[in-house]
Order: sequence, then C-alpha cells, then structure tokens
Amino acid sequence: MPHDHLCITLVPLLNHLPHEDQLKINQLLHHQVFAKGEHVINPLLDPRLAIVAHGSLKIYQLSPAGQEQLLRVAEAGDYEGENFLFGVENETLYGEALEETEVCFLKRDDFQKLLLSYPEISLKLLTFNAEKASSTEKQASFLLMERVEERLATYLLNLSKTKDSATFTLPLKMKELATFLGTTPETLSRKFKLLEKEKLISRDKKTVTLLDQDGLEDM
DNA sequence: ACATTAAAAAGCA
DNA sequence: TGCTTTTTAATGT
Repeated sequence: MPHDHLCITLVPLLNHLPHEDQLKINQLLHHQVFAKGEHVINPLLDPRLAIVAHGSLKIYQLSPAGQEQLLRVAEAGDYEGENFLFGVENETLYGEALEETEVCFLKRDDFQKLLLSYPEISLKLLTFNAEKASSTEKQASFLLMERVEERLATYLLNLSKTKDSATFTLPLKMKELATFLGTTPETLSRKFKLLEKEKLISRDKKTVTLLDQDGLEDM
C-alpha cells in the first residue's frame, strides 16, 4: 500500500532534518515490505538498522531452550538494531512482522557516515536510546509485579494510552502476550475472563474496551 | 496464586 | 478441511 513516500518523513529519528538532506539520506535507505509472519531481524543477517515505516514488529529473544521472550512491539517510527551497528554482536535477537510491515534499512557504513555528517542525528539517537533504555527498565520492574492481573491491567492501560482510545485491538496473539506478561496462555485467558466479570473491560475476540479505567489502576 | 497437562472449542488458511 | 490458537477443566506445586 505505501509506495510513493519518503521513508524519512515517517521516522522521528530523521524527519527533523532539512528537506534537502532528507532527500539525500533517503537514497541510502532500502525499503522492503514484509508479509505478516516474515522475519525482519535474525542473528544470521548482516548488521543493519531497521526502521519501521508502517506496521509493527515483534521484537523478541530466543532462549537456549527455544523459549521466546518478547521484549517489545516496535511500531511505526521505532527502530531496532542500532547496537549491532556499533559492533555489538547479535546472538539472540529476532524481529518478526505482526502484519504487513514496511521497513527501511540502513547499512552500517552508511549509518556511520550519516552520524559523522549530521551530528543532530547523533543527538536524536542518544535521546531515543535513552527513552528505549528507560522503557526496558520499566518492563523489567513491570515483570516483578506479583500478580498477573496487575500486569495485565497496566499493560491494557498503557496500550489504551498509546493508542489514545478506550477501545483498541490487541497487537499480539494471546500466546505471545502471555510470555510478554511472564505467564501462560491459560492463566492469561482466566485473567481476561476475571476482568470481564468484574466489568472492568469488555472484549470481543481481540478487541478490548476499557470500561472502568480507575478500577484497573487500583490493581 | 499460578503452572502443567489434557482435551474441547474456536479461529484461520 | 486440517492445522494452530484459545479456552475450559482437572490436578499439581
């Protein structure tokens, strides 16, 4: 669907630059559209920065046991893989398209040249990375919350906040959301039912509506 | 309170 | 239709 646009304009990391520069940089980017379920990042691929232009990516690690741990969902404007461009080896990081997703790639050499000729980008990068690190910390303490319904409630509140609506669609499969919340699909299913019974939310398959936001916050 | 196991039900290509 | 995901139920830690 998206075709005739500049990748740059969709990406907060780069779209603050003057138009002329954006045009130049856009030539360094490689667009690629991925179908749902396709792998965008895996440890075997050569290092490159992946910027989500449209759609969303599931970012996860694979444990030696083969268990996947979901780290985050990268939405349009988010990027992944910047540390590989600074020499950090990718051992276990995977990225998979959750829907039809358009990604802009930047090779390591081009990326480093870019940072040298546009110092503003370096500053932006530091800012965004600081936010990213901070939200990863939040996720870590988030998993320390005792009860699953507590985690589920805050997850739903966050999602409602970022989507700016009381009604929204879950981006993940229940199975995936379960691992993200540090539980099992079975328990997750029961917690959803519990929240519905207490009239805190309503749900039609993957569409959730928050009915009592205050009630959810009290958990 | 939650996991595990098993099995039924629902969803999807 | 045949496979995958989600739900339900019974039992274990």
